[in-house]
Amino acid sequence: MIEISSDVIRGYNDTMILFILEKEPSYGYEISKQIKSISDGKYLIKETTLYSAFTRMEKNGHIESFTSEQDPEGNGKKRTYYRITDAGKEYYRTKCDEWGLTKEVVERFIEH
Amino acid sequence: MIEISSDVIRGYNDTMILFILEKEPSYGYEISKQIKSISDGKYLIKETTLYSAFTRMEKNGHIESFTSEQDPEGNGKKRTYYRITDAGKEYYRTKCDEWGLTKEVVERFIEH
DNA sequence: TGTCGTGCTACGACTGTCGTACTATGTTTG
DNA sequence: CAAACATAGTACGACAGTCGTAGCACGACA
Repeated sequence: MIEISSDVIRGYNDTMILFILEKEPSYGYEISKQIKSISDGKYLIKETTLYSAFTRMEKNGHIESFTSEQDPEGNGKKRTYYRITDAGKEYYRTKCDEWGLTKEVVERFIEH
Repeated sequence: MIEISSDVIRGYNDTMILFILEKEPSYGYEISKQIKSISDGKYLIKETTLYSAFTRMEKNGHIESFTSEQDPEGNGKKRTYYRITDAGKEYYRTKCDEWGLTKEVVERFIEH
C-alpha cells in the first residue's frame, strides 16, 4: 500500500486548509473530515499537525479565528472557527503557482 | 519570482539523487550540477542538504560509496563516488509510485 | 598573488510533523 | 443505564531534513 509521505505534504497542509477555507469558514474537526473526503481517504491529516497549522497560520495572518458558542442549529459544543484573510488568499494563489513549477521540476526526476 | 520551497522538495531530494545515480555512479559536486541542469536552473540543491543526504542514504543502504584517487582522465583531486544499490533502485520505484499518488491528491486542493 | 572553481566536512539552528496523553461533552447502542 | 463512540480540542516533547555559516584544501588561470 502506497502512502503519501508527510515530507512531501509538508508545506502543502496549509494550502489544503486554505483551499477549504476559501469556500467558507470552518473549524478543525470539520476541516480534517473534508481533507479526508476530498482525497478519497488517501490523506488523513493528523490532529496535532492540523491544530499547530492553525496557530502558525493565524500568526502569519493567513487566517482569523472566531468562536461560536454553538453551531447554527443550536447544538453541540462551542468551536473555534477560522476564516481566510486577504493575505491568506494571496498566499494560496502563490502556493498554487509554486505547485505548478514544483510538479514540473520533480517530474523530470520521476520514471513510471 | 516563484521559488520551489524546500518543504515541498523535502523527501524528494533523495529521489532526485537516485534518478541521477541510476544512470551511472557520480559524486557530490557533479550531482548538484546535474540537478541544476535537469531542472533548467529552477532547483539548486544546497551543499549541506546534498551531503547529509549521502550520509543518510548510505546508512539506509540505498547507495554505496567508493573513492577514486583521480577521475578517469587522471586529473583532479580524489572524490567520493556513490553508486545506487538494489535497495536504492527499489526505493526509487516506490517513490515514483508515491509521487503519482501524491500529485493526484495535492491537485485536488489546487486551483489555477 | 589572488580569485575562482572544485570538492568537500562540521556544527548548530530552525521548522513542521507526529506520537502520546489528556480533557470534556454529546450521541448512540447493547 | 452504562459503555462505547463521535466530536472538539490542548499540551508537550521528540525527531528528521533543510539550511546558514564557516572552514579547509587543491588546481587553474590571469
